[in-house]
Amino acid sequence: MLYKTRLAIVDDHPVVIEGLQKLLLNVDEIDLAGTFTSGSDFIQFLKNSSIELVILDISLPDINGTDLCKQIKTIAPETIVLAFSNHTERSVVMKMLQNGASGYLLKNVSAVELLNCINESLKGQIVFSEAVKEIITKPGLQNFSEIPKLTKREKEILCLISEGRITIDIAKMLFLSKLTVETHRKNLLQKFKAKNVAELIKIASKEGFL
Amino acid sequence: MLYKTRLAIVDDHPVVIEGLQKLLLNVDEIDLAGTFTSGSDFIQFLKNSSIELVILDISLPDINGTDLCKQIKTIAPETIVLAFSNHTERSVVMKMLQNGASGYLLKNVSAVELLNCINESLKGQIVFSEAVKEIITKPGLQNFSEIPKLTKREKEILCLISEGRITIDIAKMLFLSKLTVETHRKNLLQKFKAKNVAELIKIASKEGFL
DNA sequence: GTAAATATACCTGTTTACAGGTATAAAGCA
DNA sequence: TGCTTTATACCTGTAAACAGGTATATTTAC
Repeated sequence: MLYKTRLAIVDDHPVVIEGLQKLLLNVDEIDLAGTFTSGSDFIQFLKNSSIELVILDISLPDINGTDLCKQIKTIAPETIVLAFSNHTERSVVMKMLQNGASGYLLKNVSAVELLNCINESLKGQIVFSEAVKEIITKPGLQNFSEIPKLTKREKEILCLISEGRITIDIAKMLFLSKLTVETHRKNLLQKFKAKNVAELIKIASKEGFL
Repeated sequence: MLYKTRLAIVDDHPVVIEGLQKLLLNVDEIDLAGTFTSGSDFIQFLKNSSIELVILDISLPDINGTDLCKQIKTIAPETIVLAFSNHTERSVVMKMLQNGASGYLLKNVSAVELLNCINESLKGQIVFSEAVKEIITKPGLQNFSEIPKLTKREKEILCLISEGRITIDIAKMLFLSKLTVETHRKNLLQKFKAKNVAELIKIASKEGFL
């Protein structure tokens, strides 16, 4: 008796599910354990069944795919999550990885590439479709917008701010006047075009400064 | 005449450089264009020479490897960066990817695995040494510490805060009292054990909430 | 060697955040 | 069903951030 990999599909487009289903039915080693059009449906299912690999769309009606990925990895850390999406934004790819995905495929992958990625990820590999590799390794292409250039001091202070330190403490730690730190803080807000620290830290974090 | 890949090594431990050098000298297709023990040395070099692949240590005397990686990808987006480090923290791995690295190898990789990774990354693959794959796909193992569980409302407000909105505006947008939003904000600070929004946003971002 | 960028310091007023409470209706779960 | 969590609302005072300036050594870069 052949061992079969239990696989699930989560995608709110029935057409996509149909397509994947047809594709995977031909594969002997795969047991399509279920298809779901909403995140909560799948979570419910996952609580009672074990799934080895799930193909996960990112745009879902009830919950976004990145959050869902995190939930899946919390409930079933061994379940392999492959993102399957149209989103080409670098930030989305990174967030999926952040949340434990084992790979990211754009929906334009070929059948061969898809099957290959499924197999590789089952072996523990981390897989990306061709276009995604470019997106990951060429950060400049996307957000060439403006990555502000910070001085050493600014980076230092940015970092301390992100740790929750208040201005006066930062001043003491760096042997500066409180007012100097305020100036740096002001410059940071300007450089990042942020309205306040909250936005500042978000952008800085996204740009990889923290 | 054989075409050779121009490769550089940046590592502040001379021993590591020696070791890599010896290993790579046996490889015909590789031209070891230079070895560097500090980040600024390499940056200087990179401005005048083209390098196809650089093996990059993360702990350096003058600049940290993640920042250096970002600089490299800015100056020479085509240069492939392979992180080569002892750091097993998930956050470090993610930051290197964030900054455009094509892979992450722990220093305990075997010679075979290393050469294999170099070759694969030259083909455009994104590569990780075995242990790193585990680190990426099992977020829970490391920071199982406490990932706070947020309600839908809290996520909503967290997100708005991260966009730089102030309390009163958030209240208006969600048709809530300013005071209610303040309570949510307070709860967020508590759940994330943050001293203020700056720290809140940093942690939330690291945990993948944003 | 000169110009530009950086780091430093100061001032004033207004707005916002934060700490420390209390309280209640509604939704969700057992 | 009854218990718990979630979302809602309110109060008060203090601390901190932010906006809007000006100004000057000291590096760094060209």
